[in-house]
Amino acid sequence: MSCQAFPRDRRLLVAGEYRRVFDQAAFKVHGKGLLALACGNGLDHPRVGLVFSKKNVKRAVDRNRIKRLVRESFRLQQHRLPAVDIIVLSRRGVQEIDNDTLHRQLYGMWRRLDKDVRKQSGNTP
RNA sequence: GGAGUUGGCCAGACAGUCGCCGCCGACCUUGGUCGGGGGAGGAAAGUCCGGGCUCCAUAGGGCAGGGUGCCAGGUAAUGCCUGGGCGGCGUGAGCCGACGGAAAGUGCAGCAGAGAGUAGACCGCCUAAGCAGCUUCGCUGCCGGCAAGGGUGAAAGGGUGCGGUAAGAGCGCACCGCGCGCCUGGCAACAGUGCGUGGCAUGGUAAACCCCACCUGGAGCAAGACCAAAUAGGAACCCUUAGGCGUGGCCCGCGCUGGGUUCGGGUAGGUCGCUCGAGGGCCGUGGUGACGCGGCCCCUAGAUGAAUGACUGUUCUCGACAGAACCCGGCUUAUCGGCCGACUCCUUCC
RNA sequence: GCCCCCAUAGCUCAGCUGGAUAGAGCGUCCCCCUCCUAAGGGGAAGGUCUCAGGUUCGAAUCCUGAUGGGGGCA
Repeated sequence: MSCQAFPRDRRLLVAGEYRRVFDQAAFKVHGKGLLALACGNGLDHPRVGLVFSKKNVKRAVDRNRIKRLVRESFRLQQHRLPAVDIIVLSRRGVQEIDNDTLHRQLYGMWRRLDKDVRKQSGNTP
């Protein structure tokens, strides 16, 4: 089941890659407590990076929990995502949301992101 | 049976599927595939102490600064732990204690109060010798003596009793308390129906300055070492050899050798450090104990956008606080519950 | 990961070193002035001094611990 694996080439690894997505963010998807930025990467698969500051999410247990949820959701849904680099950011108050709600949020965010990317590539052939 | 004190341990379990990060073996040899095995805590937390390690000198001398503060022991070391002393709390098992010095010096104490540290006299108590007045056996005031009682205050300069006295007072005596010296016990802190002596002195505050004893160089893995890309080894001005730099406060010492400012130009990361250690378990042994010694066995996270998760099923007591980032020893704080040991008090029965 | 700093009225800050009254400005409320408002004048209310212990006769202040903010170090 290689389509559900999560190896290193599906992640953003160095600061330069993060900076590129922040500077050229073509797509923005908002969710409750979360925010995703994305731009095309020219590869044949999506990649994901996480930014959860200590300022927004106080306790280390909550930071780890949310990062695991995001990775797990990305791992299971990556086969229906376009080839883009995604950064998931946290907003204040994410630690109050329970796991089921976050899962549904992420599922909806991936679908909206996919739809936006399809629309843009259809407009500019 | 109830109430409590104290020491230690655990932190849901099992199975399957999909994933993540190291390790070992095999195969293809960049990197992957397969198999095996491992993968958060008692606090990983706060960063409050103590060390190891690394660099600055091999961390050296003095001053300043900081810390600790009954005694002895344990330890790599400590502000920790163990045992003991003293004081306090509790019927008790036990618990708590920044617990050296106020007789080296300086300072502080509002208001109240007569007086707040070389004590003092408001109300009082006493006296009628002297002086004065009057309503003249006397009374009152001045002078004089006193500090028992009242009152103020957080605190008023040993306590109780007897003697003593005009009234009183350690003024004297007895007992208690206190200081000093000796003796005895104890390594010591300290203790004593011990002996002698003093005579009521030496109020409080040191988490006020301070004194005494002991400890203490600074920084921290973003330490530090190596590899590698790029570049300029530039220009101007100023200061200077009794100088400047070497991180942190000063002086000495030691090491290095010009230094500072402005202009211009520029960055990309990787490897090691990185987990075998003051390590753990069991047994024996010394010690009241913390702990030490000896033997055998075990290897038990090492990431670098940062790993332990998700789903399903069964089951129970229905799961708290909470996530490693160089590593250890403590302290403190958070925490649903459960298990085991020792001990105390009350009640009842035999 | 490491190292610092702060918390006092609704807001911004004094007071803390060196212990004994909790204060200033802006804001709020009331009154005066004005035809009305602004400005001006007078007055008032408003404080667990972040919390919990301790030292002291007495703590915003000193000590210890906790909580919540802010900043710095590649």
